[in-house]
Amino acid sequence: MKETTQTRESYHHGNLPETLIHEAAKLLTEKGAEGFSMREVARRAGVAVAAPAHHFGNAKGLLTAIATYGFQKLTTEQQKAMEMSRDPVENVIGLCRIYVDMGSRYPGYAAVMFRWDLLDDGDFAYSNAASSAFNLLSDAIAEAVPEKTDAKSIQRAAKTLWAAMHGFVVLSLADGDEAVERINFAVRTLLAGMSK
Amino acid sequence: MKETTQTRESYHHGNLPETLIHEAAKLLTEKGAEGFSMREVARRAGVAVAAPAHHFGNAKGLLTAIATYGFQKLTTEQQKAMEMSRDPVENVIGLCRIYVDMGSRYPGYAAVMFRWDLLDDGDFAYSNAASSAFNLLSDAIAEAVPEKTDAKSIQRAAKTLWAAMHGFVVLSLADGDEAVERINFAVRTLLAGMSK
DNA sequence: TGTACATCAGTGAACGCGCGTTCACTGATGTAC
DNA sequence: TGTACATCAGTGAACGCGCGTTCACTGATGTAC
Repeated sequence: MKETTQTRESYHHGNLPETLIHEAAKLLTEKGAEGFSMREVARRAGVAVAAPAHHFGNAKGLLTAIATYGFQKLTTEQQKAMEMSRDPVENVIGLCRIYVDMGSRYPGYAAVMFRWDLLDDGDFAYSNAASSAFNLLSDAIAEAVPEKTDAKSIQRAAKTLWAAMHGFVVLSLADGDEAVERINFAVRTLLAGMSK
Repeated sequence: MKETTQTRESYHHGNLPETLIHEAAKLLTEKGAEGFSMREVARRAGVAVAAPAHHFGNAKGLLTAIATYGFQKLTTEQQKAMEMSRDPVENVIGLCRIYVDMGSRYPGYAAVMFRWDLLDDGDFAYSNAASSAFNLLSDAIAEAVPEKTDAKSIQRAAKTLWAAMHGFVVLSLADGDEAVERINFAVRTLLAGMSK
C-alpha cells in the first residue's frame, strides 16, 4: 500500500478509496469500532469531510468494504498455507492459527469483520468473502477425520472451531505464548473426539 | 422487578438505581450497545438527565453495573442447575446451555458482559462475578474427565468451551433447534477427545 | 495539434442532532434532641 | 409530641462537542471531433 500521509500536490488524489480503507483500518486499530468516524477518516486521509461518502455512500458502506477486505486477506493467507499441504490435522491447526493471528496482526480489520450491526450484511462481496473462509475450514476438517464421518458432524465441528477461535480473539485469549497451545489443544482434542 | 413506567407521584423514586439498570437492559436489548445512552435511559425511567450520573458516576459505571448484574444472574442460574447433580458430562452441557441461553433470554445483559472497552474492567464486583461463572465451568469439567487429567488440560478445555459458547452467541449460532445439538456436539466431542 | 465539452473527484460550508457531564438548586426524609 | 437540621435524591438548564449527511460548487481529466 502506498504512502498516504504526505500532502497532496494535485487536486485529484489518485487512489482515495484504497487510502480511505487503509486509514480507516489504522483508526480502528487505535480506537476500536466505537472510536471510528467518517470525519476522522477524512481528516487522516487529508481530504474533505464529504469525500469518504462520495466513494462509499455512508459509514456503513466504508465499514463493509473494510470487513470484506479483511476476509479476503484472511482467505488468501489461508489458501497460501494450505498449498504446502502437510498432515491433515496440521492443516486444520494452521487455518485456526491464521484466523486467530488476524486479530493480532490486523486488529483494525478484525474489529469490524463480524460486527453485523455496523455492516451492510446483505452486501454480496462481503458475504462471499466471509463464507469462503468458513468453507476452507470445513473442507480441511473433512480431510482430517475418518472417512465415514457424516457431513453434519463436520459442519458442527467447523462451527465449533470457528466459534472457539472467534471467542479466543474476543476474549483476549489469542496472544502470548499460551495462545498456540490453546489452539493446538482445541483442535487436537476435538478431532480426537471425532475419531474415537 | 417492579413496574417502572408508571408516572411517579412522589419526588423520590424509591428504587432508582435498580430501575435504571432495568431500563438500560431493555434499551440494550432493543438497540444494542451502540444505541445505548445515559440520556435515553433517563428518559425511559422518567427521570432527569442527570439522575443516572448521580447514582453511577458516568456511563461506564452504569454499564459495569449492568454487566455485573448479568454475571450474577448467570452464576445463580448455573449454581441452581448444578444442585440437582446428574451425570458429570450432562452437568458440563447444562452449564454451557445456560451460558448460551443468556444471550437469548437476556440479550441486554449479554450485550455488555464482555465489552471491556465499554466497562470499568478493574471493578471488583464485576471481575468477581465474571470469574465465578468461569470457575463453575472448569470445576464441572474436572468432574467429567479421567482423574489423571492434568490441571492445565482442564483449564484449556474450560477456555475452549467458554470461547466456543461465546462464539456461538456472538456469531448467532445460539438460537434455533440446531443450537442444542451444536452445544452437545461441542461438549461431548471435546470431553471424548480428553478421555481417549 | 487544438479546442469544446462531458465526466467525475474532491471541496467546504452548513444543517440539525444527540450526546455526557456540570452545577447550583429544591424537594423529601429521617434523626437528634 | 414537636421542631430544627443534616443528608441525600433528583432537577433542569446550560456548556461545548463531534458527528453524518447534504449540496451547490470547482478543479482536473480525458475524449470526440
